[in-house]
Amino acid sequence: MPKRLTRSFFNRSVLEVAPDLIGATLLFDGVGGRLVEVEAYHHTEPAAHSFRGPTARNAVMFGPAGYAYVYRSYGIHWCLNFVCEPKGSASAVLIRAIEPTAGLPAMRRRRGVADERLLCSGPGRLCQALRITALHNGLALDWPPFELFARHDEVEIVTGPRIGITKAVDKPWRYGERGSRFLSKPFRPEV
DNA sequence: TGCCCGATTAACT
DNA sequence: GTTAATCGGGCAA
Repeated sequence: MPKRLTRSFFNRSVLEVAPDLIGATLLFDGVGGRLVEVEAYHHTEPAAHSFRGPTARNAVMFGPAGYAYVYRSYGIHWCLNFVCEPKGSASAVLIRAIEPTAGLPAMRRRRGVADERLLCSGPGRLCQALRITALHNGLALDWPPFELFARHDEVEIVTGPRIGITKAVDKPWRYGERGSRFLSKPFRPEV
């Protein structure tokens, strides 16, 4: 039986939690799969929503670790984050891509596409496939409808610059599973 | 109040 | 390769 991730798992540096999430399993109402791509956001750098202090939108980031922070992106999409570090650090991991393993018919119905590589490969796409919205902002990650299980196999992790940001672009805080077909974008091959 | 722009996606050329 | 869709946060005035 796979090991469930507890809140203490998230109560560490966001730079430790992010790579440990690669290969873990995320289910939401029984729909989901294997995490293959995440990004770390730390409150001390300007790319993080929490950089300028607490607001109504980012309040969950300033709470304890182990909760979901969901926000609207570009006025259209939803993005899912896991809050990390001791309360007040306001750091989180953005979930960017999942390899679908459970509930594929529901995902196809919600996304309107058949190709399984297009179901959850991107932060907005996976929220649409799992039907995650602002209603779920602030929910605990160790309690239904969320279910999280630690990886039980070895994974090769690659890192690179984060996607879609204009500030702190030098930080290589994007993590992915090497060779996965389900990444939102390829990682630049290492030299 | 008004303006700019974003942790994106899909549909274009 | 480019661009529209769409809306709330953040900041200037």
